[in-house]
Amino acid sequence: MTLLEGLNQAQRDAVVYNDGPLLIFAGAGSGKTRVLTYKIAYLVENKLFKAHNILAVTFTNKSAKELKNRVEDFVGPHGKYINVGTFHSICARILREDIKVLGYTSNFTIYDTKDQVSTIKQILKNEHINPEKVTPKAILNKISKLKSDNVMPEGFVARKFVPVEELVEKIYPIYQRTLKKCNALDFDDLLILPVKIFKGHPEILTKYQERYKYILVDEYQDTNKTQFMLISMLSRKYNNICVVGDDDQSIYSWRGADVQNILDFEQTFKNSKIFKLEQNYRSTKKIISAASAVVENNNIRADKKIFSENEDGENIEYLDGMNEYDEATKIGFAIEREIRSKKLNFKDIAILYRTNAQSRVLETILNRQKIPNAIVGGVRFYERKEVKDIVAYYKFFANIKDDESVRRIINTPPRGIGKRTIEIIEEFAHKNNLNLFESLNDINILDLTPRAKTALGKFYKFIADYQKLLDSVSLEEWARMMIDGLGYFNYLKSNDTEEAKQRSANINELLNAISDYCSVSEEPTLQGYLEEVALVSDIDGWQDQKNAISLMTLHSAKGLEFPLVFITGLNQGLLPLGNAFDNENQLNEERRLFYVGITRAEKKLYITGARSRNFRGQDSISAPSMFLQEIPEELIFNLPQLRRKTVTSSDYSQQSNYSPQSSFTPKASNFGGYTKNSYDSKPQPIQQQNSFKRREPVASAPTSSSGIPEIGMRVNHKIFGTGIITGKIGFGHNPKLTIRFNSHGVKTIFGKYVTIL
DNA sequence: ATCTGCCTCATTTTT
DNA sequence: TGAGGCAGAT
Repeated sequence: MTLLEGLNQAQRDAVVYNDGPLLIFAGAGSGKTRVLTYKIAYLVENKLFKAHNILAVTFTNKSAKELKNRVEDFVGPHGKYINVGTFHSICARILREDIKVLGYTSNFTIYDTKDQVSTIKQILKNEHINPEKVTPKAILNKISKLKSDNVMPEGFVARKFVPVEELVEKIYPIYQRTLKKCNALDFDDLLILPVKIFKGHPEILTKYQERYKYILVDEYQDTNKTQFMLISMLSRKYNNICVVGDDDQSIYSWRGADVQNILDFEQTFKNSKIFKLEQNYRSTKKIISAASAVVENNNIRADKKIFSENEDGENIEYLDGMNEYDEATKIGFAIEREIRSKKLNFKDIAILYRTNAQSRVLETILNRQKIPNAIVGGVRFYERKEVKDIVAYYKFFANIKDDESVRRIINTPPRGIGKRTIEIIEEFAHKNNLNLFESLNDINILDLTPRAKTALGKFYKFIADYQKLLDSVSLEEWARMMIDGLGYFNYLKSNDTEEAKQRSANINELLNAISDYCSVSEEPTLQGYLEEVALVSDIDGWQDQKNAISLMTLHSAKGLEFPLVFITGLNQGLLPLGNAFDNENQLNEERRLFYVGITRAEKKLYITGARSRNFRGQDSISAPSMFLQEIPEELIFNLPQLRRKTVTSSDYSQQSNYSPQSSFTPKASNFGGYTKNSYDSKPQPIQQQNSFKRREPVASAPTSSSGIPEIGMRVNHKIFGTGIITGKIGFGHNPKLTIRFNSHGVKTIFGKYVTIL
């Protein structure tokens, strides 16, 4: 049968097996997407299932689209009837159809993280709670964690004397009620509410079980408990479920993903079968050996091993930067060398990093070296202030109960509705359990200034007018007319800066996006557009046709491949991040992240680090990443060496440990373990004045010698922090100063010891 | 009501 | 470093 040609034995077995639940362990680069595609095609071609009865859950919208296209290539146009999407988008679809049984309406709004934080803050205000130690963000994280474990407010009991939990116990129910009052759902609700519906309404569950008779789940290692419940409920009737994943690539436990889902698959789904795809077709032997050696340092793993029959390939190469600018510069040079010698295109190259913040330096240096580059993600388009403003209007028009959007738009652009006025409305609404916009009907009974009332009346009328207009013109036209009606462009132009121009351009780009949506969608609605906006991922917008180097986080890189890959920031505290080395689970996840990075590379891998990094405005010594030691010595050039034996906490963190040593043992397992202590202390601030020119010609870093201190100036002292000069004796650069420090009182200090701010 | 500047504080990854 | 919050000026 032609369909099975071009598959190896293991892949073929996995495609053909259809007698109950199956788990496919698909190692990195083992042809996973291929198997998924063939499997769906096989089911449809052999008339085992109708296309519209197949549900495939992918991790990103981008991979959903790809999968759909590939299936269509195989089985023809009716392939487009398979249901493909991310967990979140599929759940949104289910909820639009059936959420009314929970008392929401189908035009619900999806709240993003900022909306959530702002909701929490408002609740704290309303409840007169002023947490000292706990941030709204921390409360939110805990709530989100509970939701991904399918714990509803009534099911949570705080541990005594755990401040966050005690607060969450109080706030979680209110938060949930508040969202419902606003007819709003957060990301976790999208997953948890369908489960709630299925539990309470068997007839609805049956409907979906009949609709989705065969279920496939990609990236199964990154599912959380709620997602697990969802698919196990849906598949319970027909028991046709196929999950694909790789526990070694589980990198989302911080948002509730539970590797146990994949490790326990056999126990959970009775009579299931497991297949393993272990041959890697993507990378050279050396890259695969290095990746395996690294990940084998993790203790809890499913039993499997990937191998490559490709060429040996080149050694991995380490680039050693003095600081992050030097690191980036060396990457730039390496790129030029590689492109010259191997006839690569820019788009064959990716630079990966742990945190988005690292992209700035890389971008700066690459631009300076005239190497075309494109950052994936980062400050997202839809998170820019001006875009959020306009989208908030759109969201509000789609759902006037959306109080968060009202808070954002009510005085943007400024229309004379001030803080006090909003407070009064807020209190009134809270007392009477009304939505904010709803309470504007009662402005006359509120104790407001006439000016405020007029302003509110105008706002109300604006909304009513454009609400009406929405029914009579196309979405595309309306979107622009609404912005014009607001005078938003004029508001931006009121300060004629480069920034304002950029913001205007962003609004135009937003309008373009809406036009695109309208032309692609069969039945364009404001709601439909907003849903798309809410659920886009960073990688979805990635243009692989553009000939530029891709810069992205290790997380975003999952599922992609490039001939040449740079993994940057191989330093303790960055990769592994923070204090992850304190905690075995976290450390394992950081290691998997590194593993994911390594296995993106087809032909050649560079890993890079820096001896010093700027962290929050301070230059700090940066120790080499412990992961470097886990790559076998014979596979890597220019490995920075740690001094072995009796490394104490202090000499580890305060000195550079790159002194070459020949008696180096490559395996971390031989290392006697990286004890907590050897990596313990945070990087210490150091003085870095002469070594490497950090910034471009502009000016050398301002030090005390660059200006003469005067009374009234703000200064910084290494120990006492910031303060203001209140007295001065002497002249020139080094007078005797009296300084009032913010937190250390008044001191007398010589000028050379402080920096003018 | 609005704007400006100063102060404080900080985990990161994303749907 | 840079975002967000707040006090004080306009």
